Amino acid sequence: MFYLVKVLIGRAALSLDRFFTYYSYDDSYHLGMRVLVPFGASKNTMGFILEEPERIDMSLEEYQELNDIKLAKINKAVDQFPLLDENLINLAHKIKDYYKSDMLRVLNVFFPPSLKPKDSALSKPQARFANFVIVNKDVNCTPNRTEARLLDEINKHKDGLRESKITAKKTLKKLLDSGVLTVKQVPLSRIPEMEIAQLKPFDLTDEQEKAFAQIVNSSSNVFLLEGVTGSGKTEVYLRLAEHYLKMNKGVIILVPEIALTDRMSYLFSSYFKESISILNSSLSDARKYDEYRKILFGESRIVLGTRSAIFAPVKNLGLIIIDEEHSNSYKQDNVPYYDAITVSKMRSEIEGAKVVLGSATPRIIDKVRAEKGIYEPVFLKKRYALNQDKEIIFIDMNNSRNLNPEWSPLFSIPLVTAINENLIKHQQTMLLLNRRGYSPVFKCRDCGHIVTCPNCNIPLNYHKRTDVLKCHHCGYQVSSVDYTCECRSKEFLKLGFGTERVFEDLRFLFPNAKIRRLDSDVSSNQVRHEVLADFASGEADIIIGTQIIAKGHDFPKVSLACILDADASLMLPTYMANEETFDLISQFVGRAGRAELKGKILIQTYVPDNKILKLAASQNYEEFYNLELLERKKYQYPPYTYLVHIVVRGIDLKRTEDVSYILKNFFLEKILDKRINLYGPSVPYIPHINGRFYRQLLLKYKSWDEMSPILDEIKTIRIANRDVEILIDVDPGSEAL
DNA sequence: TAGACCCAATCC
DNA sequence: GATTGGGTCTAC
Repeated sequence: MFYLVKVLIGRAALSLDRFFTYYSYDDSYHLGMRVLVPFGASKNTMGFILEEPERIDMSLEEYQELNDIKLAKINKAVDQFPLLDENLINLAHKIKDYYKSDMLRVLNVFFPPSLKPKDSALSKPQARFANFVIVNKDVNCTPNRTEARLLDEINKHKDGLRESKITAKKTLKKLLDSGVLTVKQVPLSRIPEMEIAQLKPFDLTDEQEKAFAQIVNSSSNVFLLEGVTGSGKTEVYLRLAEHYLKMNKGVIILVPEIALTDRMSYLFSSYFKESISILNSSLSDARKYDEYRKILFGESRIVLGTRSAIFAPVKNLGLIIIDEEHSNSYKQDNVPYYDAITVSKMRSEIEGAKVVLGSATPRIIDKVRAEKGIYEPVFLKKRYALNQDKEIIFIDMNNSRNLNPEWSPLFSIPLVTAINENLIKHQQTMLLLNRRGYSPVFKCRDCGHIVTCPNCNIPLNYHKRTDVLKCHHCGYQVSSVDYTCECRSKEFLKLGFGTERVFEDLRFLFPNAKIRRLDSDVSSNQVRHEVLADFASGEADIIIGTQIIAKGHDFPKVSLACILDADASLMLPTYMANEETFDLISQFVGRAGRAELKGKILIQTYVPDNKILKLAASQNYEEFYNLELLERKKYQYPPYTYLVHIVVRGIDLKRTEDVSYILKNFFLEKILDKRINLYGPSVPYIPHINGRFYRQLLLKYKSWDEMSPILDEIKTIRIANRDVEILIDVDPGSEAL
């Protein structure tokens, strides 16, 4: 008798995307565990058990002879407990099937770094243990004076006293030997103790109460909670979470950005006594591991995090909340290219959890689904927290009367006047410029050469504070101090404007104002937090930032919001450019005039008559939605057709091009009688990143049942062309196109 | 002629 | 992905 154990090998290779079968004489191996197995020439390779081992009632020799195979023995388990249950393994299979990824890369996004199924994960932080001494209540003894003192001391601590803290070693040893005391290994947590805020009761408005009741009583599983800004979606989230926690179920809450986890966790911890696990990429590996462990063992039932928190191993999942569901950050832009909203629906199918997608301006595709009845629509239409009295002014940047040639071209006269007036009134101003760095172009003064990235061949951005030239695509950077042009010149012109430069100009124009800057170059989480806190408290007068400042934050003292270059995202080469622009601008506009102050919005643009900008500025989602749907229909974009973006990437340009044509011919043959259109291959916006050449193809399809099997067949092409990567991005986000 | 280098094949 | 083994190249 023995067990057949199927193992997924922890090495990312196409030919290994299947099970390898090992044997074991004992039944200590189970589904969801990591194991070490001999594989090829290496004798301890990490692998994963994704199916419950099968018991075989014959001898191993008999079995091997019968099936003409030779099996190797499993070495040992890495964990004593399974990391995944059947539900999560089913989820992994669904993701693999839909996003056409290999299993290993799917599992990679499920785990914190220390638990990823690869050998190197073993050297990453694991649990830290310490010995704690506890009193054995059922052992009788008559302690002497020193012994009694020690016992008292230990009894003061609910979970025992740390062995290393005990100085009376002799007494300790005696009591341990007599069995009065025992040593217990306890995992130490690296999660900082959260300040428990005062628990607040919360009252819902009638409308919020109705929305809550609709969701819990409905037989549907997916809801689109469409609530205008200020209608109080968060109160509904809290009430829902409370409801499912009371039913002894777990809750996952997703937010678009790390910066928003703090705010949301503060909110949740002020309503719920129990511990909340935070998951986002800014945490240390050790902290991620501890949080994961806490969730896995059911010690925390509320998980709050960014995109990948959707994979948290929450027990008995009852509710998934996705806040600001229109945010593009829910789509991962590398393998396996998953969309957390799609994944949440898969989890819901498997585990029966309710999914609540919340937004004031839902993604077009989700609004359509709600209208079709695929999601159940829930509305919050009343604003109760906001003063919506706003004045919106478009500034035509073509008009020279608006400009002062002595200032930078991003500062129009009306803008500077408005900021000055606001400073005098001691009210706060926000400025949005979606471009970080000092200047996006660094140009030789003598020969006119523009300094470009050696890997990507796109202009390098100049960053003044650190004095480096940075590639915003591959991360390449060089010091600009000793940079010499090919023509031997050391003189460069800094063209164009990023947030860093605007910050400098602001200091020049408003020398007495307190100005802060926030973008992803503001390195540490700590500093970002400080900048936000500084501004929220009214300490700073002006904040300049990228889209980070547009999302979700509540700054009650802001009365002026300015968009320096509103057209920037309209020009992006993606069918979602309008949607992205609308989201960014309408979100940002919502930042001004949130409390008792009247809001003023300035929008600097070269296309002041642009409809998208107008609708975004007036936060007219309904009209934008209808207008955009017409566009999408006209050009056959989602939701009228669906997209698959295929990226071909290789070191060798010729081979990359060749493979892109192999794919073209493959598709042309396959799609003949199907409702599928092929575009490309084409040269992408940035054709060369980090030393690799890129080509792309786009497929538009009507039926996934027609599309899916064709994509599955690409595996053969991948295997035959291993020197070139073929990346399949199903439902690509705006970043990809 | 040893060792450096590259490529294809294989892994239970 | 890691390792191996065989073939070819190359420097002394």
